[in-house]
Amino acid sequence: MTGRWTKEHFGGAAEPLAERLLGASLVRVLADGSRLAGRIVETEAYLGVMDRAAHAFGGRRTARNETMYAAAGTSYVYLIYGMYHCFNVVCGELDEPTAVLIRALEPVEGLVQMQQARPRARRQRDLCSGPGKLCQALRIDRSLDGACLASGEAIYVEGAQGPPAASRVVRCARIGVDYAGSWAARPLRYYLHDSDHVSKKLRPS
DNA sequence: ATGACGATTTACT
DNA sequence: GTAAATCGTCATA
Repeated sequence: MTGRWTKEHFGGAAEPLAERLLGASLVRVLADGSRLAGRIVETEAYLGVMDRAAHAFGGRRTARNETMYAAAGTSYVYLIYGMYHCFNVVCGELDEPTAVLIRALEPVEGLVQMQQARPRARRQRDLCSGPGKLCQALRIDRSLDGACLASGEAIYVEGAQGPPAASRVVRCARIGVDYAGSWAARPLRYYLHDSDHVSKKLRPS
């Protein structure tokens, strides 16, 4: 399936969306018309006001996280650690601040430009294997916060629309949310087991 | 007005 | 494994 995702595809809860996004392509079209794209291989669900790891925990609504309260299919981009950006897909109902963080891509189109945007990357697998990395590679920054993925031209999702086979999906705890108490352990991270482009593999125990 | 803090990445021991 | 880089945002005053 190669069609572009529309508004309906982004609706619903964060967890099924996080799983459904695996295998689909994130497409970024630059001002000069060039197309950068990657297959989504890793995501995380953020469940809103109840989720201690989420920016909207407890109903917090600020200038930074305002777009989390927007309609499903809106892009939520924020700056983290003063130097990287993270890209999320807003889902759920209007005023319900749930979202899916895109954590890793397998580069598919525009690899040369991705490499130029990430000169430190030594290999292909270093290009988009993390939320900050993929934003650098696809030139995603706060100017794309609030963009509509369903109808905008700058960034959108296309391709696979059903979830991958369950046997190919690993579900585990999210990364970098140790401050979130019991929510840190909840299995809200998803990745494709056979991908070489995820940010971190689950360590075998 | 000020201080503490990240949904991270990189380089280095 | 540990540490540094770097700054907009937000809670406190």
